[in-house]
Amino acid sequence: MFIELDLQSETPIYTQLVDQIVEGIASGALQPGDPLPSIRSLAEDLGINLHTVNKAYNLLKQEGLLQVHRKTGVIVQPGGMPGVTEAFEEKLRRQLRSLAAAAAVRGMGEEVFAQESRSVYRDIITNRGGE
Amino acid sequence: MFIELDLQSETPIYTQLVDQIVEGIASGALQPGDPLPSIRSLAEDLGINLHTVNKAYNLLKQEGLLQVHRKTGVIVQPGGMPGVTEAFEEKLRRQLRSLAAAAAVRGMGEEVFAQESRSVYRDIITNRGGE
DNA sequence: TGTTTGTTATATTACATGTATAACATAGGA
DNA sequence: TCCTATGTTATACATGTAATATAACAAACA
Repeated sequence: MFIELDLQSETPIYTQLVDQIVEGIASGALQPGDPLPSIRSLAEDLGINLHTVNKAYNLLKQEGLLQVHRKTGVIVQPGGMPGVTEAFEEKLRRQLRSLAAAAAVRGMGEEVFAQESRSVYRDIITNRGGE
Repeated sequence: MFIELDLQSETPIYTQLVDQIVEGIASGALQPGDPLPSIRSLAEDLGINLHTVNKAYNLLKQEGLLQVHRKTGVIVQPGGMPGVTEAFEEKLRRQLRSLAAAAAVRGMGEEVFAQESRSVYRDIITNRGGE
């Protein structure tokens, strides 16, 4: 896992961490059972505070993507990922809604928007950076 | 325009305002040149502060979706919408990326994700609530 | 025993959000 | 002309979030 932070970004650091770990799992770069750096070591590597990493790990733990134990350290959820719940569907649609409206207003058509979504999805799965 | 706020939501009020006005324009409920309520009257109608409405209007003004003048009051941009700029494309892809990764991790496939995007887009255009 | 681990607590700084007033200049109507 | 409504700007305050800085604790391990 290569994590790159943009400290100038308006996106919170812990959110950037969450996003990149999720992408890592989605792409297969992180496999179920794979270990992640300890809270302290990752914080030190990235030059950020322990609590910021802890917050990101805990969010992912609550979502069922990570296991955080004293014994095992931090590992990618080995026993199968959460799945598409009703709550997740709702959240996904709510966020897509905002993006779709902004796109539509600027004249981006339905097909282009759907194709854009498909393209971004494929970029993640095929492990590419996206640029 | 019917604007409904959820004051309990974690989404900031001014963001909810921006989203719903953008959706209104995208759906055609708000046509170019259409007037919007004055800052003060909308704030009073919604039971929120003047500055919160002002912030939303100003964001939309900066994006080129609204015109805010002393003379005309607040109106939907009459002279054509902004269009899909490079900056907008980047921002769109960055946000789609986060959603696509979360969907992929939960086992939602590429086709389903693209179809979901298409469906949400269509809901907005056809003016439906989305439920 | 000493080190590393996750965990928890406290404090501080900076910023975002939302509200509360207040004032100003300008445009329009009575 | 006077009054009102408009957008605009300024200040202040309360609250919450983000991030950092220390510190301490219990559990696991070499």
